[in-house]
Amino acid sequence: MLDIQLLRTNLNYVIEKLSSRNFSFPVDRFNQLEAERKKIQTHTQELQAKRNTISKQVGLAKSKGEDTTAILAQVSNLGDALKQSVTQLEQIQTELQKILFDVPNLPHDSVPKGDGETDNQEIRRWGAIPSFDFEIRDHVSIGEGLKLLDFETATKLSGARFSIMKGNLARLHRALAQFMLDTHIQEHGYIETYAPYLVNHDSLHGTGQLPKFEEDLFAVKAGGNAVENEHSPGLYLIPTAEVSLTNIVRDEIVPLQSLPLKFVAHTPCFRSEAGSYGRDTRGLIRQHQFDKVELVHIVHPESSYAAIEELVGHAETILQKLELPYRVVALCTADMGFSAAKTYDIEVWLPAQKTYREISSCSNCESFQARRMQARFRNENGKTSLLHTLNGSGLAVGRTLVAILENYQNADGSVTIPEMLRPYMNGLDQLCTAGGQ
RNA sequence: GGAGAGAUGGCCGAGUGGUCGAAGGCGCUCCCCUGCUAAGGGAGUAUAGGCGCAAAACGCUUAUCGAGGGUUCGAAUCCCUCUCUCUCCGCCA
Repeated sequence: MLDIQLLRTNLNYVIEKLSSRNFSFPVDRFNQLEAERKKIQTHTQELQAKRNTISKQVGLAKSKGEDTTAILAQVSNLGDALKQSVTQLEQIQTELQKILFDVPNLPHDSVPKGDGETDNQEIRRWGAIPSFDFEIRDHVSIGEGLKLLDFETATKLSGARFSIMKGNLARLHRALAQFMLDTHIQEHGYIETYAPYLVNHDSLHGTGQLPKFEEDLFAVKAGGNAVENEHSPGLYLIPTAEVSLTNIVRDEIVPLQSLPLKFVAHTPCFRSEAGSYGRDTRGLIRQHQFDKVELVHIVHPESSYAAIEELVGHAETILQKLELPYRVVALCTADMGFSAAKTYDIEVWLPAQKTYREISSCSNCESFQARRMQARFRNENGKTSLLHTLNGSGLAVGRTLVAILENYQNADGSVTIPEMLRPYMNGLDQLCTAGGQ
């Protein structure tokens, strides 16, 4: 959420910034509502002030044992007028909030301007693209060939966009997550975190998934009944652990000395993938359920741009240790996610697609999420002030597995296991059919 | 699932219809005293808005005592609904 003060005092700046991400701010509607709000809020507060003074007089008179009918006569019709005014004000403020909640974050000045994916700016490349003297197979062909990857059965259980991994492939998948977690905990100073996979409406609102992107989520029922009813808000499966980890500081005032907070968690993620019909239908790239190791930083506003560089570095470390070629891309203004002020994507080389594919996305949300969450810290002067939040994948486990299968494939259909993962695989150095079980 | 008790400011805790945004304490900030240490004295210290001012300082004002609704001229206090926490019992990985 943007600062309402910024909209009031510097609307043109906001409009221009937003247009760079192809978002057109409803200026006229906003101005109209603001004008009404101003008028009605003032009116309401005048009525409230009047009521308060008179009520005090009543109390005073009664304590002296005086007659109060004369005073009470003054407020006889005030109640209705006030109620009406309050209702009106609430309607306007609800509408203003609706507008405000749907407005994405403003891009940072360092973000490349552009209209779409093609305008993203490559920052650096790492690793040599492997060459193969045999016909390259994609991860589906490799995994199914090894009889370790099974989409058909998963479809029977759950439908499209699910998968079953077995044997050493399932183990490799687990090894990857462990390896990532260990690296971030031991080498990068993160707090290992186990957090809920089901979260409430407020949490999703805090990080910006709601109200705008509900169709991307899975909501759950309890005992055959929808959890959500008029009194109890519903639960949703997390689309990313960013939601659980970032909301740890929702409605909190974090002591200055405990900043920065750095959380890491390995969780499943659930996405409905509405609107992506026909995209990446084959394989593990785009699933309704996938595992991710997520990194979250909660920082002092002054250090958030240093933090995003650090965060990207942490994610890159994983790829370097696994010796997977990748590139880092700065997303352009139009390609960034809703809550981000600046985003770097890390894209890993996939030989079968002959292209780099997103494997991590690291964003600085500045105070955008913190303002929604009321996540604050007590600053040097003892005043509360909004935190900055960042999140990034470190990394998407399923896609990392895809990258390993494809980049480490051998002519005989086997797959070499990267050195760093062998300790997690009981020393195993290859996935092959014979040893697959 | 059954029975009961709770939810108040950064923290603890008082407050059952009227100068209560809230006693007292802790913590914190500033000042004074004390030649260290310990202790003592004084003042200040919630948050989010609105309006005014070119702006800051500031002034006026509104809302907020778990959440939402209701009663009332007036609600932390009374009524209803919900959420959460704690204790006991049952069930359970």
